[in-house]
Amino acid sequence: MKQPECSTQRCSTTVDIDRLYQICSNCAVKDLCLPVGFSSSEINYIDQIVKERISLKRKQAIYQTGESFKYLYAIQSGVVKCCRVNYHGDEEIIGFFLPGEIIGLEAIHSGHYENSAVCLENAALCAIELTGLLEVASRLPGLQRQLVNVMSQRLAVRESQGQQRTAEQRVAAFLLSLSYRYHLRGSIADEFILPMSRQDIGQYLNLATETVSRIFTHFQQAGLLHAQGKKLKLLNIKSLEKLAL
Amino acid sequence: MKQPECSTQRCSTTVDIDRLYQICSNCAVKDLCLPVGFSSSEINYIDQIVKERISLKRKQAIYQTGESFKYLYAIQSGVVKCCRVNYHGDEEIIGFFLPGEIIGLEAIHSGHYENSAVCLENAALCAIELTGLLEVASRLPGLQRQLVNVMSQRLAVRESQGQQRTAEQRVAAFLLSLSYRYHLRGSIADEFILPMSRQDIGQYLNLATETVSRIFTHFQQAGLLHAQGKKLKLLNIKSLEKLAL
DNA sequence: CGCTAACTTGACTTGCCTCAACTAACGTGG
DNA sequence: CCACGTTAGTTGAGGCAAGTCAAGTTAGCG
Repeated sequence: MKQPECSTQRCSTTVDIDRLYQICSNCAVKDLCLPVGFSSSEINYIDQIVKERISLKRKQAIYQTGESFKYLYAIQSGVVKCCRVNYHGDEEIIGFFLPGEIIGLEAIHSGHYENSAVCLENAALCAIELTGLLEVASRLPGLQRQLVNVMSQRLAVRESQGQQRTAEQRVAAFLLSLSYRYHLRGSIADEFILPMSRQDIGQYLNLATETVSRIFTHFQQAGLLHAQGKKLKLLNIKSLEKLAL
Repeated sequence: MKQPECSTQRCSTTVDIDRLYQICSNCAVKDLCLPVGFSSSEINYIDQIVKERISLKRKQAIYQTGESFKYLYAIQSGVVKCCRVNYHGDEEIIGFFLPGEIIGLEAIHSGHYENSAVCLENAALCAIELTGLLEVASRLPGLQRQLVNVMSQRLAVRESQGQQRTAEQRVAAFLLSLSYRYHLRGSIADEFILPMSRQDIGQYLNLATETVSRIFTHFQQAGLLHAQGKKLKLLNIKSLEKLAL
């Protein structure tokens, strides 16, 4: 099961500051992120916890395993994969994160990032300083509550994922989860581009790449989806949901 | 894989209020729970977020899947298992929780407990009202931070557990985790009573009961541990650690 | 346009599950 | 406190889902 280490490049530059330095109130995913349900004056207040907004290219790293914790990152656009290389030299994928989601939460308690975060597409990110966030949160009950909600939901998702069943169930659940999350972000739920490779999916779901591939073909033969490379169309979500249970 | 539903009894009575109504500052696990590193006056303040302290017997339920979220519970003594019955009627075990740990965190965002919590031993619990906790937290930065730390750590543990490898690795890691957590609570690290059944362990680790049993015998033959029923003695923690990697 | 990386497909192997039988431990009532 | 019934744990035999190895195909990038 030896895999090559994540091929990542350290981010070095901040690009296109002018265009990127948009405030939270203009952000496409503000209702999925921290500033959910606030008045515009409150949002401007929340806006101040964003230390900087950065732009990264595909394959660039946001942070690396073991690095000391500096910021939480809210994803404005693009897809991020969080991964680590384990004792045996295999890459383990912790998760894939979409716009509006926050990464780095697991580093808060230890002060070190427990995994690396890499952009799967060109991405825009908001660097959030924890101390500032907590300070503002203690003044804005709604923000404190939203932070706790975000962490609670992430925990709930993880806990429900614990019980992995067959390979088909895992792949079906994975595709549906992606579909649902794209849908929440205003994209079409049943037709999208997979931002990650089959190998990534396998490493995330604890399956061999070949198994993922076989299950794609199998689902396609069963008329559940149409996959060509990374282009994916879900043809029968109801059946996929039954399969995922 | 059909299993009987959790055999639980709903808790009805609050027993021995007088003896149990001890304040946080006297609690054996205050340094593992929320009131970590506070002055005694601050602890008394924190104490007020505990709505009530309850005592439950073995097999009694604290809350059930789907019930609306009322309290977080901090475990004062005893071991609690969190579980749910899935679509197929099988019991899934989400986790086992020791004194000083907090359960119900995953229910915050949805307002409903996502699993049931059952005492594996007679237990004492502190019911914490979330609104009160958040209010006090917004005044005491240290408490706010500790809440976030607890959730962050739980998330980190879950995320690192995602990558399950062989059955032996999972069982070894499980035993070491228990051992370490008992150690943190002042118990002997290498000799303890397993509070849960082989079936529970299997359901938690996604293994058949028989597999768990076989691995116990195998570890015993290899001189790594001595197990007699629920009595367990770890004889070679170093080797177990290597096995768990 | 060519080279490399990603993906697919097939054949074989294996770790864990299932089924089944047996033994030990527990707890409850006589 | 012992007898008995019930539940928990152990051990063995056989099967299957998913992994591994290998070869071939497609897609994507420079």
